[in-house]
Formats: sequence, structure tokens, C-alpha cells
Amino acid sequence: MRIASFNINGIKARLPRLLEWLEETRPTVACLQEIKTQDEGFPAEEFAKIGYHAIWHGQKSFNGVAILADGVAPVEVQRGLPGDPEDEQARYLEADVNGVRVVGIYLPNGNPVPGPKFDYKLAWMERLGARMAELWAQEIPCAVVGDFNVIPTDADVWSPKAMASDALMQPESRDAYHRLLGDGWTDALATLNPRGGVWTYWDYQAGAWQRDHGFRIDHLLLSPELADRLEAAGVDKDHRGREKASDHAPVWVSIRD
DNA sequence: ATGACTGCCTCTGGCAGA
Repeated sequence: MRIASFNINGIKARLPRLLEWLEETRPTVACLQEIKTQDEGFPAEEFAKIGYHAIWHGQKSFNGVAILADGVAPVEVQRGLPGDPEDEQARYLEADVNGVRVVGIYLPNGNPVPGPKFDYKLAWMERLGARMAELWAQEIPCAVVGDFNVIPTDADVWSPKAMASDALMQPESRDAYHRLLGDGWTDALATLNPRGGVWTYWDYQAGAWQRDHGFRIDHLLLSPELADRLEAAGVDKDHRGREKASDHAPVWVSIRD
């Protein structure tokens, strides 16, 4: 099976590109971030027409996540990240698909630093760590995928200097990311590309795409039960270069049956 | 170089993104 993640930056503006990507690459499961619509605006019937079942957690204007599965309905396990009843942002959705627990996340950006948004990001990462510890203890095949908004190392960004003050690569963000990995979750893209230099995001501004000024913030983390079956992982980079593209490219991991 | 672009809902400009 192939599990993919794609920050689409608005499902209404991106729908033709998204349907095109699904039909061309046909992932078994696709986790989407930044759908930027309320639940009632989610175009479930468009996905049904091409054979995908979906669950989604929407929010007006911002955030919003969804899980699509090819020919089978995802069985929802958890909606919203546990640990803070006050948190109403739609950034977390968890489901079972074909015996695999799939967790789709849209981790807070955290800019500017310092400030309440950065504090929220770090607190969110603590809560995610607590949930991942529970999943770990279940010893199930599990993939935590999505837009983590963390550049893990200097090898994951075109210019560490240019991004030095950004929330995505603060030492606190990186420490929190490496605590999430602990000593057991496998960062699939990093494992298969140990020298770095793999980007998943290119800014719309300043010709970042044309200059290849990107970085890696979309990640696919595998529990040991899934990491043992890791076959390949990649970035659908060409989709970033198309008309009306998202600023993120899709990422995916291939798992042996 | 406080720049550069895009999507959203609309107080059609301000916010958020990364």
C-alpha cells in the first residue's frame, strides 16, 4: 500500500489539481491538510466519483484535515488532538484503513518567534508526543503523516541562514521533533535520503520554485511494525510546478503487504 | 530589501501561511 500526505492549501482552489494527482498516482490512503473549508463545504462526492471514500475535519477559512482511502471507508478513531479541551483548531484526524492506523496532522506554524503562536506550536507538539506514546504502546502498524512545520536539520533547507529566525527551524522546534521520533519512529524520507537535500515546500514568493529554494517540512513517520515493511518513499515534485499548484508537493511512502 | 505570492471571506483589505 502507499500512504501519501499533501498540504493542498485550500480544497476549493485546488480541487482540479487534487483530483488529477489522485488519478495519476492513485495512493491507497491520502492525508490532506489545509482544506480551509467548513465541514459542509467538503466535496466528498467529487472524490466518490473517482473511487475515494473520505472523512474530514473542517474549519472556516483556516486549517482543516481529511483522510481519503481508495475503495474503502476509513474508520475514524480520533478527531482533534487530545489534551486541551479549549483547542478548537482542526489539525488532527486518525483512522484505521486496511489494518493500518493512519494519523493525519497539520502542526501549527508557530511564527512569529517568540509569541503566543510559537508557544501554541510547542504545546501542540507536547500533546502530539503524548498521543504518539499511546499509539506506540499499542504496537500496531501506524503512520503519523502530514505537515509538521518543522525543518529537522540544516540539510533539510536550501539556506539555514535565510531561515534562521523562522519558527520552523528554531532549536525548540527541532528538539520537540526529535523527541517525537524518540528512538523508535522512522522518518521515512530522511531514512531513505540520509544526505538530505529533499524539499517538500517551495514558497510562492521571490521565485523560490524556479530557484529551488525549498525545504522539507512534510513528514511520514512509521511505527516499527510499519518501518519493517518500508519499501520506498518520495516526493511528487512535478506537481509543485503545475498551474495553480499548492506551495507544498505531495509526499508518499510505499509499504510491503 | 520592512520586498516579492496565494487563498479565504469579505469590513474587496486584513489575516494567515512558512
